[in-house]
Amino acid sequence: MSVRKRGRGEDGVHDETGGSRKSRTRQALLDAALDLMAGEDSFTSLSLREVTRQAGVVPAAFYRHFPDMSSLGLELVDESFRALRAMMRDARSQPLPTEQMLRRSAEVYVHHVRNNARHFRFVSKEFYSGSTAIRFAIRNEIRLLVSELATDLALLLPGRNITGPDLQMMAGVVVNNMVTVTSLSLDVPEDHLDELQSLIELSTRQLRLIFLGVSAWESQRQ
Amino acid sequence: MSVRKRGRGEDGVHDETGGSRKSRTRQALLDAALDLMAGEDSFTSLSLREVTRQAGVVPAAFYRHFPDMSSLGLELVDESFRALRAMMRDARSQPLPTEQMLRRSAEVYVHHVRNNARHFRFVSKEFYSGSTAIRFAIRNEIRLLVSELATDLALLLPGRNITGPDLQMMAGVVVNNMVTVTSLSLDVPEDHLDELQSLIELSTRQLRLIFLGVSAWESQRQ
DNA sequence: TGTACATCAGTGAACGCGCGTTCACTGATGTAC
DNA sequence: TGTACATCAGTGAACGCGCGTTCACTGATGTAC
Repeated sequence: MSVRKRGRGEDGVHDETGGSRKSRTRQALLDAALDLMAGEDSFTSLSLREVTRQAGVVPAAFYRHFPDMSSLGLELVDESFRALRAMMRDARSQPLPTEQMLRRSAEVYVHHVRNNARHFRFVSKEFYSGSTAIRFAIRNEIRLLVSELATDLALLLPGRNITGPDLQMMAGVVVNNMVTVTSLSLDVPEDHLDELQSLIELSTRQLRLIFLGVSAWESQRQ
Repeated sequence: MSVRKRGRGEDGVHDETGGSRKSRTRQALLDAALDLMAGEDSFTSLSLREVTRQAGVVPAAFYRHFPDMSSLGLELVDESFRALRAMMRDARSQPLPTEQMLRRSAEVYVHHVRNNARHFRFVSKEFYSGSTAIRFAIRNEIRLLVSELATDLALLLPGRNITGPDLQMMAGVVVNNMVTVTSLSLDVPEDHLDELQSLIELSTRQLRLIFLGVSAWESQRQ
C-alpha cells in the first residue's frame, strides 16, 4: 500500500568499513554470543540481556535485529557450517593418495576447528542439548555433510559395487568420529598445543581403521 | 565433641517399602529432575524450584538432600552408568560368534537406552554442554567404558599383535558410534517403534564395518 | 554542494515474574527407657 | 507395650536480583531535491 518516497538507504548498499551501523550492531550481537560461550555457558543458557550488555547496546535494541535468541542461534548455525563447507570444498580440490589424504584431512580439520573455535564450541554444545529448532538445524547440516562425504567416498572407490545406503553408513561412521574429534580439539588448552599433534595422530589412525573396513566391505543383496 | 545419645535412626537401617521418608524425598528429587528433562529442558536449564515443585516439596527442602543442583547431577551420572555397566557385564557373560555378537550388541544396547531413556537423555544432553564438573564426570565414565571395551576386544582377537593404544583407539571408534546411536534411539517417537529396527540394522552394519577394519589392522612399530 | 526531513537504530525507564538462598518454625519419625 | 523426648525433614515467608518484553522517545543516518 504505502509507497516509499524518501528515507535511509538499504543495508549493504553503501558499505563503509565495517558496514552500516545496523549491520555492525548485528554482527556485534552475534560476536557477543560467541564470546560469552567461551566458558561454562551454552547458548541456551545465555540471556538476551547478557548478549546486549556484551555487545554494548541496550536490551531493547536486540529486537531491531532478531525477534528472539533462537533466531540469532540459527544464524550462528548457518555461519558455522558455511565456513566448514567452504573449507571442505578447498580440501576436495587437491586429491591425494589415500594414506596421505587421511592424515591431511585430520590435520586440516583439527586446525579448522581451532581457527573457528567459537563457532564449533557453539555447535558442539547445542548439537545434543539445544532447543528443538537449533538441534534440527544442526542435525540437518550434519546430514548434508554425511551426504557430501558419501559422494566423495564413491569417487575414491571406483569399480566397487557399494550401494548408496552403504556409502551413507560409512560416511556416517566418519562423521561420528569427527564429532568427537571436534570436542577433543576444543578441549586442548592454549598452553598445551602439542596435544593437538597427538589428537591428529589418533584421528588419523581412526580414519585408517575405518578405511580398512571400507576396503574389506562387500555390499550384499545390492 | 557432642556425644549422640538419642534420636532418629540412620537412613536405610529400618527400610519399609520405599525407604525412609528422607530417602523417598531424595529419590523424588532425582526422579523429578529426570522427568523434567523429557522435553526441551536440559539439566543445566532446570531450576532448583522447578525440581522441588515437581517432587512435591518446598524449595528449601532441597538443601536437606543436596548442597546444590550440580551434586544432584553428579548423582544422576552415577546412576546412569551404574546401570549401563551392569548391563554390559551381563552381555559379556554370553559369548557369541562375531557376526551374531555385533547384531546382538546393537539390539541390546538400543533397548537398554530406550528402557532407561530418562537417564540417557540426561547424559546425552550434558555430555557436551553441561557444567565442567558434570561433563568431566561423564567423560570419565566413558573413558572407563572405552577401556573395558578395549579389554573385551583383546579377548576377541587372540594371537593378534595389537598394541594397547591401538585397542583403545578401536574401542574409541566403537564408543563414538554408540554416542550417536544413543541420541538417535532417543529421538525415535513412541508411535514409530519400527524405526528402532532400522536403527539397530544401521548400527549393526556400522559395527561390522569397524570390525572389518579391526580384522585388517596390523599394529606397526609395536 | 547544501539543506530539509523521513526513517528507524538505539535509548532508558518501567513492568511483573521466577529465581536461589536464608531463617525461625513445626511436627513426623523413631529411640531409649 | 507405652511414653517422653531428641532429632531433623519439611514448611512458609521473606530477601534482593536478573530476566524478557513494552513503550514513547531521541538523535544519527542518509535521501531527495
